[in-house]
Amino acid sequence: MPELPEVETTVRAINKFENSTLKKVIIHNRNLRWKVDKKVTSLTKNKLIHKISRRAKYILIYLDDYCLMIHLGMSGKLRIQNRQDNYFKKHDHAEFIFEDEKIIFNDTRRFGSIHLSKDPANHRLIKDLGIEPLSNSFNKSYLVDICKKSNLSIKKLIMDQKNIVGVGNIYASESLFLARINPNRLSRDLSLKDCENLVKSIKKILKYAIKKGGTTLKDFFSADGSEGYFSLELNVYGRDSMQCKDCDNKITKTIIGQRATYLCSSCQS
DNA sequence: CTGAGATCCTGTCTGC
DNA sequence: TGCAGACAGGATCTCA
Repeated sequence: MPELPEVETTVRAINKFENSTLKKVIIHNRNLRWKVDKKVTSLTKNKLIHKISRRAKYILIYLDDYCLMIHLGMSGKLRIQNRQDNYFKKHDHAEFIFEDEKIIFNDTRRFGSIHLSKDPANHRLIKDLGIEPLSNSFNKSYLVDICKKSNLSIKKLIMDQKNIVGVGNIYASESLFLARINPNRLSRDLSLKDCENLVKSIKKILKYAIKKGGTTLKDFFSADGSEGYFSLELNVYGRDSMQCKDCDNKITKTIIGQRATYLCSSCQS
């Protein structure tokens, strides 16, 4: 589920806990992508939350001294629940308890993770990440530059978090469709115009998805914990053998870097 | 250094 | 209906 727009939407949903006191954190299952450090429980008791933000696909919750880092992995999600509502779902691994409410971390596949860091920007999982796609530094000249240096297909390149963060498998296919670029092409073979189009497409699709995420926010975090879903108007992803929305051709599915990749071979060259 | 492939985990869907 | 196998929105690690 979580690519940049979903993480951003999640951050906006829990933003209301800024300036609230985190009473305590309870870890039910420490065996996530990395074993959750026991300090996550001991060092976060009764701490004021100063800020909640996002870096790449990490949710950053700044406390007095430390920062809680949460990655949702493949299947992770946060939901807000009344503190006294003591129902649980399968794969609820952690609870962040506040005065009246609590945030629950649920992750079926346990590819997500929870860390504590004094200096998240220099945390080993964050320090080498690439630039934010919605920032001004992600522009045509930046993309041209990294494209020239790489031997990867353009899809792999934009999904590599060392280059650009936040673009996952869905938005990679979708933005390449919008830019009319075949995902199999080597990044070094892209023209300047291709790069310009791709930058615009990535920004456009991410912004649009965030906007859509916002509209389903209420649903996603409804009090009964029902898991709404982010509605996306996908052009190619998951539309194998269906008709392209722009031409008469059929969408095809291929595998790039072990990941499903969807394209219209007629629109994208 | 780069890039390809295996790997962590659970649930769901497809086909025999 | 049962069961094996493929596959799923991520990203690190190992190895050539």
